[in-house]
Amino acid sequence: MAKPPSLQDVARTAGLSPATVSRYLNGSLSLPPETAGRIDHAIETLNYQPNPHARSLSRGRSDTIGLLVPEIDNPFFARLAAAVEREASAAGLSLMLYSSLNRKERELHYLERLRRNFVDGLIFATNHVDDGELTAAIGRSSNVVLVDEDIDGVDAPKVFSDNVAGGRLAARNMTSAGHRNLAFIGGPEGIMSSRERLAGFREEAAMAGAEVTVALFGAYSIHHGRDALRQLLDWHPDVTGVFVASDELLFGALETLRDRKIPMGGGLSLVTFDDAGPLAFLDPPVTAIRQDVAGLAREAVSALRGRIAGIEDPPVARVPVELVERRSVSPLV
Amino acid sequence: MAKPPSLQDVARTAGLSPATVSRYLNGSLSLPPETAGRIDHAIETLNYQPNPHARSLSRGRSDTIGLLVPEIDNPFFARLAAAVEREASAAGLSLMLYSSLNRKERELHYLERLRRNFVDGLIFATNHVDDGELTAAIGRSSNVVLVDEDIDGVDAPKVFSDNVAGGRLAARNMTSAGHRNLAFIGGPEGIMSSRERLAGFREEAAMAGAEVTVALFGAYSIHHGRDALRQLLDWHPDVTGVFVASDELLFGALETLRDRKIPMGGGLSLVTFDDAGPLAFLDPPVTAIRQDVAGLAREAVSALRGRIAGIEDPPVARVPVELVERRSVSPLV
DNA sequence: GTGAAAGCGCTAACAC
DNA sequence: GTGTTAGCGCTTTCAC
Repeated sequence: MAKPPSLQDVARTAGLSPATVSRYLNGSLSLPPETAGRIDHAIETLNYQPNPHARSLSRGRSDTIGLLVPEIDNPFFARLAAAVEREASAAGLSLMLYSSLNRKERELHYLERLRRNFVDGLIFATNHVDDGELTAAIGRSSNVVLVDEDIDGVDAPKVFSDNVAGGRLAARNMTSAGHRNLAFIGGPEGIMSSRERLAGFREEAAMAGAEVTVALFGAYSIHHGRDALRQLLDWHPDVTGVFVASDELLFGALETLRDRKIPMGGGLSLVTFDDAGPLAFLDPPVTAIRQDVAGLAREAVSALRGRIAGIEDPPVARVPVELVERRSVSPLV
Repeated sequence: MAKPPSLQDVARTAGLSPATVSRYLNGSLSLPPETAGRIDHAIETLNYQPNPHARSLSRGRSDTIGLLVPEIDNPFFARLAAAVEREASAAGLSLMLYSSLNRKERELHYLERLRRNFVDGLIFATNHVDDGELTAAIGRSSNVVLVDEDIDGVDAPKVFSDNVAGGRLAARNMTSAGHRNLAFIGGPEGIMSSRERLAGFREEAAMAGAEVTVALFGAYSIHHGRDALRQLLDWHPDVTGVFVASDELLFGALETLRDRKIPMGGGLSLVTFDDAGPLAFLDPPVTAIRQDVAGLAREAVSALRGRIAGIEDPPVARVPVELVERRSVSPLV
């Protein structure tokens, strides 16, 4: 591997100074066609590519942003990563992918990279409750945007799904099918998404004269989904419709249904949240509140770019969700 | 935001030269405890963090590797990304995530970044047939490792699942349940994974006196899965077991089964490949050949690190696959 | 319109 | 053990 050509080399073979070539390349200069041609030609023949590290060092930024998620192999975050990469790439930014495994030390670690300009900004998704340390660390960094889940007290642009509206849509779908005795299986109690999804669900249910009898909080996990539904069936056998606050929870719930030989839909009506998994292929296909992951990514990248450019964005963007009606809610006769 | 402290600052407040501090930080030096203490203290009080770009520029490498996949929001690649990130992070490497959308220009683009030392190495997954341009580009770069799918003629370390063994496992599972008339629904015909999975399937079937009557190639897509199974049912109604070469294809096939009201298992026995989706939650749960994604990632990162360090690895690593038996294959009586 | 020169923050000879 | 010096390859004043 020969040493790659530098700007110097290009300048030399074009008979110009590095400075001129640099400016030309960065568009901060319009050269006479003849000169420009010489440069282009030199670049071509040398097969020149700028060295991004030198560039970053010199400019103090890297045109690279980071995305920090709890775990990439969770269909929702996988889709988020894909969408963020797409947006970033379209904006000329590269994406560093970090996974925190929901552990605070790792989150703090990655915030440090931001502080050192390793990345120009960080899109931050977490879903555990914070004891304040994270809030403080984020406070110290500018150029962070929170996505998907809030952290109390953080002063940064935030991009969330409209969870309340999602809860409402779920409730409306069930109540209009005649369900009156409803339940909610959610994520951690302290967390925004759980709270808001339940709030919307409850409000809208009440408006239709229905009631949310039980709310079971826990981890956003298959495990909790399974156990919560078991508990629900044991203790509240008269519930006919349940709103499950994530795909993970749904899969757990499905296990319980299968164990008890209760058919989804006919036996118990279900609506889930996320719609990141292959819900259309389940039997019956599962009605879901679909998060607009592309929209979240778009807003998040745009907010981050604004932040990097020093523009003040509106503090919180809410991205609409959508009801995808399939066949897991049966009319109650 | 005040300007962050530099190595210079640390050196100054510790009463040393930058060089000494640098060496100390890089472990290429053991200092008398007193001196070391002064440095540590200075770092502490200044809250110093090294600037990675300066470091990269100076050292000519960035301790960052790239992962290029067709699409991140495909459960298999999402899991691969997660596992690669984990391995990289454990080895002190950061991960840049690129998605090619299976488009050659994008793949070439990212190879350029490698050439320019933006990343020290690249783990490359693609699944389209190459016209030679890619082969050439990869040939020009060292520090590429191919994962998951081969590109003909590329000279680079390669890490693949043991597709042939996977095909065999699928065949054995079906033949021992009594199936004799089998079919294969695969990905693109020209591609290694398709070829090998079919080859193993066919060989092992033959050994049990069964026959693979049909092999339907196409994209690794839901669409192809759906259409292929339709075609299969129309033209070869006597087939009783089909081996579907990816989860995507499976989901397509499930659509067709549902349309035709054919129960999976009882009506038609199915085995799939990948096991990256929530197959355990389908009804019935689907038997699959499971790729060891963590193993693929481990081998790939290790091969890449070896390559970066100038060590010659064995050219091709094969990662074992595993049969996960569920209930989509019924005994044929 | 173009060039010279001084950095960006770090590492790596080479000295002592 | 520690300091001096010279880059790494680019951008960016400041001149002309």
